[in-house]
Amino acid sequence: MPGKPKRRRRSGCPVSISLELLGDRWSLLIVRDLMVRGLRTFSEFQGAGEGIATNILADRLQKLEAAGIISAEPEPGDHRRVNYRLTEKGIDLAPVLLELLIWGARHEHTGAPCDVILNLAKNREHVLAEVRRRWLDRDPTPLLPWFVEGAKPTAEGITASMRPGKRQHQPQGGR
Amino acid sequence: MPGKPKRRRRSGCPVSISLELLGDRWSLLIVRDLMVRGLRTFSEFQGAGEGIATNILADRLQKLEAAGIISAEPEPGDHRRVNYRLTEKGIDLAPVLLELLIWGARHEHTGAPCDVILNLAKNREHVLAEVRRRWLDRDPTPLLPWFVEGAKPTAEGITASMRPGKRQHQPQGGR
DNA sequence: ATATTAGCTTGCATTTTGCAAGCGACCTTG
DNA sequence: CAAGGTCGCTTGCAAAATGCAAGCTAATAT
Repeated sequence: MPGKPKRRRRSGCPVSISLELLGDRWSLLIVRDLMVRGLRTFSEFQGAGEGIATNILADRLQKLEAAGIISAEPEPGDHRRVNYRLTEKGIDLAPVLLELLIWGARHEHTGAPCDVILNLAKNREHVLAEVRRRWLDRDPTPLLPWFVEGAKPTAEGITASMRPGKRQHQPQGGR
Repeated sequence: MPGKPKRRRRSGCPVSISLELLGDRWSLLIVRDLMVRGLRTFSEFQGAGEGIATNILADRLQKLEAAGIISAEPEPGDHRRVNYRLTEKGIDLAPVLLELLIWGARHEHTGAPCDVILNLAKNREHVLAEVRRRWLDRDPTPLLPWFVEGAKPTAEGITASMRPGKRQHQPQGGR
């Protein structure tokens, strides 16, 4: 049940429409942070990551909410904070992000170790199931390591959570 | 073998790096046109589609080529024409586009009929195999219908090429 | 030779982005 | 309860990207 059309669309092609919502350099990064890094608040997005400007961040959060991809509600105990969360529509972006991740890791120099990516690519279904499970459970433990350039070649977060065990937390921490 | 870094990257995260290359409203549309619509030349991109401006189109083609996602070579018989083609790196974007397509069709009002999308989502592997086969064979027949807003609810292009015909590889193959 | 086509480039107005600073509501501390 | 810090934004302004129309060059068609 999509909202009302804000401006005229370029075409009826679903790819084009998706790109009108998400086709910029920041929106999907915010979704990623919500999805696999357990970030929730404005200042977390701002600080931990690629250094988005606050006005852009505010704008993107607004647009993502307007598009029904995220929801915003004030933290119960502390009314300064706003907790952002993916909607179902938002969590459904997991396959898109996963494929972008795999593609980038395969074809560019990234901070992601090869074995991690191979595991991801081999276990897509399982990874996606884990992402969704964490979303349902509101489990904020980071699923993926931070992939800093020059990270260790060993997998931490992923392989663990991909192994068909039950649930494991990966105290990735640190930024 | 990625090229030399043009500007400093925001982070080592593969998603972020992918978005630096593809995170705009046009790049992936060009890739889509090459991948499933059989378009090859500048004027085809310009005319058939969402109405990209010529300067932007020229710029994107240049950047996509610089990124190794497409290649350009003059048409043998007619030296005015330039034939663009996806590289292997480019065709590897198929899963990204497919997931974007499925997501958009599922969550927005698009011109894509539901049954077509269901088929796509159910037969991801087969669709991807077909995309790759067409790329290998340089088969320019459009794989998908145009998805104009208000299109007929029946599938044309897809279902035909998705029906288990002769050869289906499961393009598991590594690299 | 002339006209047409294809693939750009250029100039310029509009929009989006990035950066730094500021601001008000809310908490915490003394 | 006043001072100060935190949080989530706005605002102002410069820089970059985008969109639009026109033009320009080389290659082909007539």
